[in-house]
Amino acid sequence: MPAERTRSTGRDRLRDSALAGDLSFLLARANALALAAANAALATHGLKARSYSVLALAADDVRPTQRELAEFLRLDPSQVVALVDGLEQRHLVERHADPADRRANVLVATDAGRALFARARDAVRAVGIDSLSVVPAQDRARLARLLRLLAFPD
Amino acid sequence: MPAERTRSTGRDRLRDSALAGDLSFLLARANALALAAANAALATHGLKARSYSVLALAADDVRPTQRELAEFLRLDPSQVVALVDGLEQRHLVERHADPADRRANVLVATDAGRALFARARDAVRAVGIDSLSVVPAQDRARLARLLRLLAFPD
DNA sequence: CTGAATAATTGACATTCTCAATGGTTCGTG
DNA sequence: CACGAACCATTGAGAATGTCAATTATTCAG
Repeated sequence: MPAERTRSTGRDRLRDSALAGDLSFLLARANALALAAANAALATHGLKARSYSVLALAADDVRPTQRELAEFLRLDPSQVVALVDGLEQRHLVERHADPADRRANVLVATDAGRALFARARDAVRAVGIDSLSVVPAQDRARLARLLRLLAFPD
Repeated sequence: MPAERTRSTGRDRLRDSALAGDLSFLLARANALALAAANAALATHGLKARSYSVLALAADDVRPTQRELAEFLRLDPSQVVALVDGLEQRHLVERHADPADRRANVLVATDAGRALFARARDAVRAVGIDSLSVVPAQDRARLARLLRLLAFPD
């Protein structure tokens, strides 16, 4: 085996490329890794990152309308319909008529939904802490703050 | 119109939710915005973020194999086949037999590929600078460094 | 030399994305 | 109040992506 040679493995060549310095690329790759880890942790609870996010907002008493969910999660409204359908059929959330606007549905978690969310959240936290271990503790708050600027530019 | 009332619009309620503080969520949303902006900028060049990334690595003389591309871009190898097929049919890249391993294809950009990449890169840079304008200039290098830790944890 | 592992490819299938159209509701304006 | 424009949720269709198993050619370890 080559022991101490040119130090230019294919992996290093890729990581030293111009693309690897691109913020959008780093964002995409970091997201892909985080998403895979989250989905793996959520699988045992019958959830994915998407359904987990919806359940989280419902369980947090945010009372979002489907339209708000679509904008917040960057989904097409029709995808939110399917997502809520799935959660509602499992009796984890309910569509409540919005008293202020009868066109809109407000999403509310059931007791079962809150219970499942609590368990799922613990699982997600475990892998989240694990992934975050690579970034120094003192930088984590700053990273979150900077990411928030990109996630909510307005 | 409500002028100065409860200050609790649906948007604010969502942004103040626990989910909005989650790093994975911020990553997902920031990535969704960056991806949409990049795709919009690339559309006029007949590229998307995926094909742009492949072209970028080929044009940068990284000479990646398809297997390396799959790992780097977090794609299934079969998706890389389709991606490279598309670029090769447009004569932007070529599959070269890897002299060191005849199972592998090394990806090389054609002159046309390099020319198109140069134009596409200018377009994505323009929107990249625009998106980055929300994060203070002195924080940008730090953000990239922290994101790199998440994107390449090993 | 032989068998296990790997790179690329194909094909099948599931999931997700993107759009256009629809019914019911709200809102601004006359 | 009546009108039409805008908006919310929903459905459905078709494209794009993701996932996985099987195949061929090649490399590698023993």
